[in-house]
Parts: sequence; structure tokens; C-alpha cells
Amino acid sequence: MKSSLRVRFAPSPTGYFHVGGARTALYNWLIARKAGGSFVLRIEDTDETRNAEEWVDGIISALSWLGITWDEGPYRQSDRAELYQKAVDRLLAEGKAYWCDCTREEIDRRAKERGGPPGYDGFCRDKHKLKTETSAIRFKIPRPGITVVHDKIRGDVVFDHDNLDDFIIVKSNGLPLFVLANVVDDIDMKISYILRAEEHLPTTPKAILLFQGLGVEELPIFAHVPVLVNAKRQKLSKRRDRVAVEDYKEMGYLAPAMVNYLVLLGWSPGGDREFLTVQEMIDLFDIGEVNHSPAFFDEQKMQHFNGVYIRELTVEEFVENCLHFLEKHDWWVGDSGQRETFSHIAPLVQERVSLLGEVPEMVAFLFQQEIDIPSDLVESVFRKDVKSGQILSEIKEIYAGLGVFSHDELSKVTRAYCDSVGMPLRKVQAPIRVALTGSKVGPPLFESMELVGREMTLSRLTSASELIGAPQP
RNA sequence: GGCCCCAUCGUCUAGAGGCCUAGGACACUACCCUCUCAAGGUAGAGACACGGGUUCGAAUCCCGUUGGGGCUACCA
Repeated sequence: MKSSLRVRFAPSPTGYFHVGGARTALYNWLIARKAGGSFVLRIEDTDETRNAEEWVDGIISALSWLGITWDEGPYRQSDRAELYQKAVDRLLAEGKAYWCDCTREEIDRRAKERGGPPGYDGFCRDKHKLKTETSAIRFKIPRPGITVVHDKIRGDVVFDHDNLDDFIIVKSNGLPLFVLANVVDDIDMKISYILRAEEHLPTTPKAILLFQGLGVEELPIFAHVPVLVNAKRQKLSKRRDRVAVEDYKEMGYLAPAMVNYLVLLGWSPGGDREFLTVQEMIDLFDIGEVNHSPAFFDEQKMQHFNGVYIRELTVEEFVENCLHFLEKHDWWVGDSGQRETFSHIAPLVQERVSLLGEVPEMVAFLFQQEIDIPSDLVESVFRKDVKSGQILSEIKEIYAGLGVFSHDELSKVTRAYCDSVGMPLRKVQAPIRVALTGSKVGPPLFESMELVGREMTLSRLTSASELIGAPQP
């Protein structure tokens, strides 16, 4: 049975979709799912100068990726002009709003002359002005008066109407402003629970006055969640901070890991728990437990979460998830041979990465015909260490004579070689690894050599030996 | 400036007046494990912003201070 609880997530498509929006959407989604209510997606695109269709696509794909599903919408405010017009006509007719043709300059000048706080002074309030080319419509704040916001997270917040200006609800170009469109839609869509970021708290009394002006008796429940901040503790901004959900997806974050991290930003299930399934989040989430203070979005911790989630994947799932990242490279053709090779190395890679985006560079040596050894490694591992040339040529002979080119055999003979020359395996493996993979770090060596195969392994060892013998560039 | 919100380790948090010698996680340090790198294990360092109350007792309640943030647009 559907409950009557209805929430909405109402982003504006004025930039890429960032993690703060994702967290707000997630909280809304959780309370809707918990109550068996409805989640409405509404695109607030009334500012035609800042909107772009690509941002709408971004919002939709990011929400889908995160698994935040909507029951209705996406509605677009740009399609709903009639509704706003009707509401404004009513407000005008009832004397709750008025036309104003003051310019910003005039308002500022009067404020300066007045010496008081800046802001609109109600100049046109009772002048019954008519519409002109440049006039806008303002809402008439009832004076005197106070409005109390009953906030689920913050308790009662009292606003004195003396501190509220008669704000504009319709621009001179005829388009509604955010508060108005918001309230009209919330009424029309029967939104019963408004959960949004704290930055909206100061405009909430205006919204409430609008609800009342439009004849609504039972207000929705309000809850203002703390904002997400950057390292300088400023509100996350689309322009300033690179925190697009889409970017994280492309770095190789897993959606469940991101959701798990996000839900913890401002909320905790209590005790020492951190890892939760979506169902547990739905069951346990309680808006009253949400923190009051801003939270820093810590990528490092999210990455750690991602590593944990990656390691919890089955190997098949891991392989499946890696494909997208492998396909970005020209050495990956994705035929059955490559896929099989990758499947063999996958378990060893899976426990070594915390982002799927790290996978390709870790396995590239398996698929590239020619590997590139960085000059600094040639210098430090091959040339600076005088034993390297000897190790490479001797181990090559041993490998060449191997009956079965398997990781067990490779391990056995390499360890025997270590004993014979009195060097630790730690030392011996270094030049071999660099020769084989072009890197000092990577998956376990013997498994890697087995997968690369005898022929290619030997030729890379030979190339490396030649590199050592060659004159320095 | 005005209005509003907020305040526990560097970060995210646990904490609902005695369970707190303040717990966990990320990051950090050391050690163990180890073919590199990870992962894992063990240990360590690290916080109740400050000042007043209330109370037998305060991280927890109240007030103030300080600090941070948000809003103050014909943006959302």
C-alpha cells in the first residue's frame, strides 16, 4: 500500500550534478522508501539563462547510476508556466502581491539614503501600480508578524517579518522565481515532506508565507540537512569544487560504495557500524538523527570504502565492472583470449585497487606488444644496481630451460636461483618485474609471467638486458 | 552590516547527565606478514572551542564569548 508521504528532489540544471545534490536526493529517497511513499523528480529550470539540457541528462544518468529511482517525473518547471500564472493572478487579485518597477539602482540608492540595512523598502507596496515593460511582481510580506519554521532536524526556527523583504516572485520577463515555482509545484504535486539543503532555510519562511497566501492550511514537513563543504569548509560549489558524480563514476567508483559513503555524511546508524546495504539504510535511516553541522566530503575515505566494496565483488562481477575501463585503451580488443587472460589475473588485481580506473595500468603489460620502461626505472633499477644485468641474463637461461612455464615452476626455480647466488627474492624480483611490466609495482610476478607466456617473457628479459648494455642516452 | 544555522581527534562520526581513563572509521606512525605493491594483523599518536552557570555529578542541559558557515539577486 502506498503511503501518502511524498517527497521531491528538485535540482536545477545549471551545472554538473555534484555529490551534495546526490546526498540530498539519497536522503529523500530513503525516507520515501522507508515510508512506502513517493519520490518525485522535478527539474527546476526556470532560469533560462543558466540552464542547459546536458545538465538535465547528467542529473538523470547520475541518479540512475546511484540507484536512486523516482516514482514520478521528471517534471520540468518550464512546462508548467500556466500553473504559476494562475497562482500569481490569485495573489494579485487578493492583494497579496503587487507590481513593482523599481530598478536595483533605485533600491540601493534609497537604502543608502535611509542609512539602514540594504534591501527592498516596499516602495511600490501600496501604490497599486500597473504592469509595465520592466516591472516585476513582489510578494507582500504581512507586517507585523513572525513565521516559525518547524524543522525536523533543527527544531523551531523563528523569523521576524521585519527581516523579510517583499521578494520578487515573477521576473519582468514573466518567468517565476524559484520560491514561487517551488511552492506552487509542491502544492500541486501534494508534496508532504520537504527535505533539502540547509542553504534553503532562510527562504523557508517566504515559502511558508506563500503556501499560506495560496490558501494551504496544512504545511508540508520541513527538514534542512547540513551542507557538504570543501576542505576550506565552504559550501560545495559546482564551479569551485570538482565533485561531479559523473567524474567519480569514470574514476572507477562503484555506485553502492558511493551511496554508502554518502549516507554517512551527516548520519550514522549508531555505534561502530559503517557498512550498510541499501535495505539496511532504508530500515535504519531516521531524519531526526541527522547531524546539524556541515560535513567535509572526504574523497580519501570514500576511496577506502570503494576498495572494500571492490573486494567484496565476486571475480565475475569484478571482471564485468572492469571492462568499461579496459575498453578505453587501444591495446584492449576484448577478444576471448584477452578476456580469459584478464580473468586469470583479476583476483590478484581485485585486492590491489581501490578504484576500477587503476586496473588498466596494472594489467597493460599483459596485453601490450611493446612495453615502455620509464627512463628513471632504467636508471635506478637496471643501471644503478650492478647486479641487475647478471640477474636478468642468468634467470633468462633458467626460464628458457623450464619444462612447464607455470607460476609454481617459475617460483621454484627463481627461489632456487636466489639461494644459489645468496640474494633475497625481494632483491632479485625487482629487475625481472621491471623488465616484464615496466613498473616496480604490480600483481604477483610469477602469475604474471605465466600469463605473459614463455616467449614474450624471454624476449622482454632480453630487451631489458640490451637496455642495460646500451650506452646511456 | 542584518538575519539564521552550527561547534567531539586533521576528517566522518559514536555519545540522549553517571556506562567516558571519550569508542569506531579514514588518513598518519611503527611493527608483523610478504616476490613488489596492495590487502590483512598488532600497537601508537590524536578531540569534547572558551568562559560562566544548573546539578551530588556535564561532552551531554542553559547563558555568553569566540570561531566557522549559510542567506541577504528580476540564481536555485
